[in-house]
Amino acid sequence: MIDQYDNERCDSNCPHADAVERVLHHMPPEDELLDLAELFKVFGDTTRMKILYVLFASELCVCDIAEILGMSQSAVSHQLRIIKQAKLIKNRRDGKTVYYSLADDHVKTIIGMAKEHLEE
Amino acid sequence: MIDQYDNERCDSNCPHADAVERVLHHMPPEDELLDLAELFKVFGDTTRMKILYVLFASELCVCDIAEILGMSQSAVSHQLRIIKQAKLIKNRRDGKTVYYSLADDHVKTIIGMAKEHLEE
DNA sequence: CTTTCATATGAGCATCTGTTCATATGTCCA
DNA sequence: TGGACATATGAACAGATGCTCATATGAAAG
Repeated sequence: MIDQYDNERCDSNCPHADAVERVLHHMPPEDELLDLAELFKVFGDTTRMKILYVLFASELCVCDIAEILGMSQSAVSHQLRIIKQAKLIKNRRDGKTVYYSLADDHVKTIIGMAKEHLEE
Repeated sequence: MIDQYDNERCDSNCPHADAVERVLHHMPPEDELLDLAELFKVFGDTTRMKILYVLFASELCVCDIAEILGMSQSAVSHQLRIIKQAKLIKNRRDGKTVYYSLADDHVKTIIGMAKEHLEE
């Protein structure tokens, strides 16, 4: 990238100009990185992590989740919307009740990998 | 949990008291969930995601990373500290220069899983 | 020892984020 | 149709977060 930070960088003969060149030409497109960070952001909140975890066990309605987490219905609903936008959960309506469940197995897999990292 | 939100919950004869009970007794300890969310938070920022990505390719020093990302040395250094605290990267010092690299393969695995999810 | 360079860090600030509160939407039942 | 209930949503506010700027630390060279 261009020289906005020249004054802060190591000398122009940066010892690793070759490495820099190589990496620069193998970076994935910007929006792929944005999407990745956006997805991880969903996992990066305790409330949302708890919600995903309780859905490991079974499909649940909003008020069930609120009761389990000891949180307001509103707070839970707001977070469910964020998780759903990331396509990590799906829902179905049965009368007045809306049931949420995990969208697929990726959630468990991703969390499982993270757990492995923590266990070391 | 206890009845701080009684007024907001569905009726006391919540239709899924059994499911609530079951889930409540199979929740992992609070701090495990906190740690998980904390770890994902590290992945949940574009700058940090970029840093991890450039380290996929090779070990790099701080000023290299700053140049690749077009960011200030300070900003990069602050983020490196956060990533290091999560034990996702390690560093070694060679004279004045500090080289950063991925700590292990979990980073790649976790990001790979997330990418799979996005590709659907 | 002093200078120079690479990196680290603390304070301050602007932005983002998660919760609450009030209220809207949607469904069932009388 | 009106009331009760489950859920969704917008506004507002408090706390968290990422950057910048200034400066500190640590290491090599003279």
